[in-house]
Amino acid sequence: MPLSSHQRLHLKESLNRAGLKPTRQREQVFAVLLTKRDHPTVEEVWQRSRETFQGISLATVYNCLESFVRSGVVRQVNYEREPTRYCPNLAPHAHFKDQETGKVYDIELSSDTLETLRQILPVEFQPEAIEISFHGKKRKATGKNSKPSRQTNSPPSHFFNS
Amino acid sequence: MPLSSHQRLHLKESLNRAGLKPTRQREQVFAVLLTKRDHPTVEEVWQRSRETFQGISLATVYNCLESFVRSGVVRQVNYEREPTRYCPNLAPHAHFKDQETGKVYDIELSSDTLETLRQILPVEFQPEAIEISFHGKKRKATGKNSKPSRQTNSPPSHFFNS
DNA sequence: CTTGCTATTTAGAGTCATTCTAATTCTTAG
DNA sequence: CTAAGAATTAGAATGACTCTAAATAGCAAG
Repeated sequence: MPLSSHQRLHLKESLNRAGLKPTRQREQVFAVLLTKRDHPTVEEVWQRSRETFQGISLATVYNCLESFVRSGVVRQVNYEREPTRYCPNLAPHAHFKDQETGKVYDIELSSDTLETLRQILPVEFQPEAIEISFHGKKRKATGKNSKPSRQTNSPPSHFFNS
Repeated sequence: MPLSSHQRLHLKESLNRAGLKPTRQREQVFAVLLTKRDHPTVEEVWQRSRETFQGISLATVYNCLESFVRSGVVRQVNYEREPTRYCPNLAPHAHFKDQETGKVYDIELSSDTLETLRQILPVEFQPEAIEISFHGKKRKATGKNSKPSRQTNSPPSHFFNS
């Protein structure tokens, strides 16, 4: 899916703010990220980009993604030492990785939760970023009760041991 | 510093529970982790281990650390794709990385905070582990006011953009 | 204590995500 | 349009692990 003119402008301005130029490759790679927001790895972005940009190189995909991170239009997501994933969702959010499928989901974070977390730091620590990653199992959504009928069982004993 | 007999026993039991055996190498590497709890990398653990265990191999240090993680006596800590660090603090805690020195600090996590975080997940997500990492600047502790005279300035605008 | 069976250790080769290099090709200010 | 700095590219290089296969050590049974 090609970029809308609004998206193209947004990308151009963000890049310019960082002293970078919009190019065909950057627009294509950005379009790939916006089209399917499933936290793709660099290889995956490369495969997808080549479908409509014959001949784009892997090095360029690395470069594009890095320039997006520098421009602030994209976030990196790391799980352990697996290949880095990229995500165009800039709203504060945590990640949940399903250990069965390997899929990564965005979890909304309220500013309240953020503030709670900020409070646990002793005063001498001045945070500039925070990363919150869960991993575990994801059940199929039951469809009906999407209303959070929160269950109250306690966390498994190994909840925090990794 | 060699292991106390209590520590040696604890290690042995944890290893046995995972079907692993205590060895000279494992005791040495474990002692290194307990002696200086500064989240060393594998290379650092190797250097320190060689001071008292002449000839221990890097592969063995990798193996030992992995067996500790499997036994549940040690946690891995990852920042981006930097070398993995190891930490013998098993109490639930977050990490803070000082971007100026590269040092990693443990941040206490109350079970309240943990529960708050657990609550942000929709019901279909069943967490087994969570990781919370801050990074930013650490000021020198002022020494006097260690009582948390919490400052109330708002987070920097880029608080969550990485 | 000795034996025998695994588990562990080891050096070195292999893997793989990422970064670097140097040559070519774009972008764009003027 | 044109030059100067950016960006792209293929391929080499890096570095943190991970594997392999041979030697060694732990330990339960006798």
